[in-house]
Amino acid sequence: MAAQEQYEELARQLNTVNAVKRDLARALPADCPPAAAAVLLALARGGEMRMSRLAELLAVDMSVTSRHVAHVADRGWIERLPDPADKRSRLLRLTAAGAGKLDELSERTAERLAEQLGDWSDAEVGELIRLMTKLRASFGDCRTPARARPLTPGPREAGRPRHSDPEPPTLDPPSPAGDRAAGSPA
Amino acid sequence: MAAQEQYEELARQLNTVNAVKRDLARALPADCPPAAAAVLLALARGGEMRMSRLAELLAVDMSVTSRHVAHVADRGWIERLPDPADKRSRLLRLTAAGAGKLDELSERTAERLAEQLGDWSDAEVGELIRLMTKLRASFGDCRTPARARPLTPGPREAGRPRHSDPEPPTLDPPSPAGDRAAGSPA
DNA sequence: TATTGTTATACTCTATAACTATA
DNA sequence: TATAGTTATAGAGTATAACAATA
Repeated sequence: MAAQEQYEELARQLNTVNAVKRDLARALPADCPPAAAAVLLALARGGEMRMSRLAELLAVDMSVTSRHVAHVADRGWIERLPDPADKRSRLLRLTAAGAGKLDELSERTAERLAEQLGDWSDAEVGELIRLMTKLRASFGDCRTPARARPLTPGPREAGRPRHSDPEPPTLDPPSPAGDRAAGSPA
Repeated sequence: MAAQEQYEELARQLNTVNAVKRDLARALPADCPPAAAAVLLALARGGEMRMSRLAELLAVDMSVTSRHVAHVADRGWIERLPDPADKRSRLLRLTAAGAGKLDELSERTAERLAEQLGDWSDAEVGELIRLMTKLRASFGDCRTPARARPLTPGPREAGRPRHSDPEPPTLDPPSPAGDRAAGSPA
C-alpha cells in the first residue's frame, strides 16, 4: 500500500507523460492521427473483431471508436464485414493496405522511441510496459462510468455535478452484465 | 536496446493509459479540470515561479499554460505577482485557498488510486513513478518541436525511405537555464 | 530586435444523446 | 424491450499565429 504522496506523484506523472505521447504523434503522417494508428495496431494484434470489442481494447466509448474506424475504413486500411452471427454487428479486419500502413507507422514510432530511449535497457522498457499494462488492468474498464460502473464505491463528498453531467435523475443501471464482463484487455 | 516489438507495445500502452487519466479526472470537482489541478500541484511542489517555468514543468505550450493559469487565478487559487527582476514577467504563487483546494483534490485522487491500486506494493508504485519520470526525462523538453525540430511529419504517401531527412538539425539539449530560443521566424 | 505573456483560431480526442436496424 | 453501431453536438486540451508590453 502506497502513501498519499506517492499517489499524488503518480497522478502528476500520468499528466506529463502525455507530452511524450504528443511527441510521438507528431512523427505520424498527417492522414493518420494517433487514434487511427491505434485502431490499426489493435486489429493487427487482436485479429478480426467487433466494434464493441475494439472500443474495449482502445478504452474509449464506442461512438468514438466508430468515428476512428470510419476514418481508417475510408482510406481502405480496414474492412467492415457483416457478422454472420449477428446482423447488427460488423466484423473489422485489417486489409493488406492497412497492414502496410501500420508497418510504416510502427517503424516511425519505434524509430523515434529508439532515438530517445536508446540508452534504456531492454529490461527497463519491458518493466515500464508491464507496469503500465498492470495499471490499466487495475482500473478495469473505466470508460463510460455511468453505465459501466453504476456502483461507485467511493464516498464522493457532496454531490458535485461532473463536467457535462448536470444532474441525471435517470439512473439507468440496467445493463451491468452486458459486454464489459468479457475477456481481459491485451 | 529494446526490440521494435517492445516499442510498439510501449506506444500502445501510452495510448490506453489515458483512460486511467480520464477516470481520475472524473473524480475532480467540476470547477477544477485536471489541467487546473496540475497547475496547483506544480506550484505547490515547485514554489513561486514564472509562466515559462510552469509551462516547462507541465510540458505544454505557454499559451496553454496561460489559459489554465487564468482559470485558477480567477478562482483565487493562485496569485500573479509582478516580477521585480523583469516587468514582462509574472510570478505565480499558490494562495491559501489554492493550497486548500489542492488538498481536497489530492485527497480525492489518492482515494481513487488507493481504491484501484490497493493491492499494489509500495515498491511497484514507486517503480512505475520512477520509470514514467525517466520516460519524460528521456524525451527532454518535447514541446513545440515545430521550431526546435523542423522535420515535419508530412503525408509522404509514396514509399519514400524515411532515412532521408531525420537527423541533422535535431540538436536540442534541454538546457534548464535558457528556454530553447533558436527560432525560425515566419 | 528579442522575449514574456496574452488572446484568437483551429484541430484532435472524448462523451452524451438521439437515432436505426436488428435481436 | 434490449443491444450494436452511427451520427450530431458539446466540452476539454492542445498548438500556431498574431499581438502587447518590456528588455
